[in-house]
Amino acid sequence: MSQTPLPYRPHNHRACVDQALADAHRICNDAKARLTPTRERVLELIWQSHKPLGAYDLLGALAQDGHNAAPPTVYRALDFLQQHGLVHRIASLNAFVGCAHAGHRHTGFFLICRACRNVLELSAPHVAEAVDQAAQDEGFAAEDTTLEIAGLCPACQQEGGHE
Amino acid sequence: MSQTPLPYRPHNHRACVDQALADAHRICNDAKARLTPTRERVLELIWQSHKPLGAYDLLGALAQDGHNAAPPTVYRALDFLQQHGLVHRIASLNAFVGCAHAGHRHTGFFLICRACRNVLELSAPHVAEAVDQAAQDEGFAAEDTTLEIAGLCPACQQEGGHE
DNA sequence: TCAATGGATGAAACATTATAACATCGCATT
DNA sequence: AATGCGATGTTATAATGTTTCATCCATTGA
Repeated sequence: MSQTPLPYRPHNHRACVDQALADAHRICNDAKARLTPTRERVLELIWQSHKPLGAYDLLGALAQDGHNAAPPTVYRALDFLQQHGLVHRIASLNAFVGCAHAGHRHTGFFLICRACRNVLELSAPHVAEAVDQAAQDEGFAAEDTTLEIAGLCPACQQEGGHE
Repeated sequence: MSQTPLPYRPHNHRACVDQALADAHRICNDAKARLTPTRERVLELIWQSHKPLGAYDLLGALAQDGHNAAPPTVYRALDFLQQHGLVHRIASLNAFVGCAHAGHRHTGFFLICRACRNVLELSAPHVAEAVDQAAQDEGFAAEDTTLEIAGLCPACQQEGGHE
């Protein structure tokens, strides 16, 4: 059984993209939602790396495709992809990243390297539990959790040591 | 010993403001930092309620004071207040809220009611521990944690039940 | 086949949030 | 008074996100 590839470590990234696109097709098909060319292209662009992309980065990339899109085009595609759990928005960066666990019910939990900017998405159920419990203790009905940790990934910690 | 007032429940809010301003004076004094009139006024405005305020809300409020300030004025005051742990930025709202535990080392952890928009800041050390542990398990050096839970506060859950 | 429907996209304008760059002020120390 | 320096003023602009209305196009049902 293969391990989840770590963003900051060399891996066959083509496989990440292929997997993401295949998942997207399956998920949209199951949900009777339309993964149109624009939506698929935006998803593919997001998956070009494990670094979050801003909406205007995507807009620029579409422009390079020859697709002269306006902001709503990108935001609409992103809304769709988020609704179907294919991408996540990183609130602390105003940027978007591919969902590493598409199709699984989960609360996104992100480790964001401030040096290389790669993002690792964890599932960490016990963290989710601790958070939910803390909310419940206050009588609060949690609906949506934003959990983003900025810091240094293992690779960039070593880099830092050589400075 | 008095309890921490809950944002969504009636309380003598004047006391919250007074406490926040007194803490701010003490903290800035200890740090040899200058709590100038603009900075103090921004802090006071933020504490007018437990609802986060946007930078441009603050700008408008300053304008009503007769202070014709430009955006950098507000952002600079907010930067200062954040650096001294007197306010927090809520990334998911692009807005700012007074710090409920000024002077104590802590990781902000916010319960945000989507109905009344009040925000309760928790300390929840065991959550912070679970998060740090999860990061460490990945070899990640956590520096800054953003943890924001959107949902319904106890008061607004009851409201909702009557709909 | 054809019109109706409704989701998806195009396009223009605008709203909101945040920063850059440079000038000036005012106070504390000399 | 001269200097140094943090704080503020001012103008412009960048970056991010939304509203609105028109148009397209695939499917459906007559």
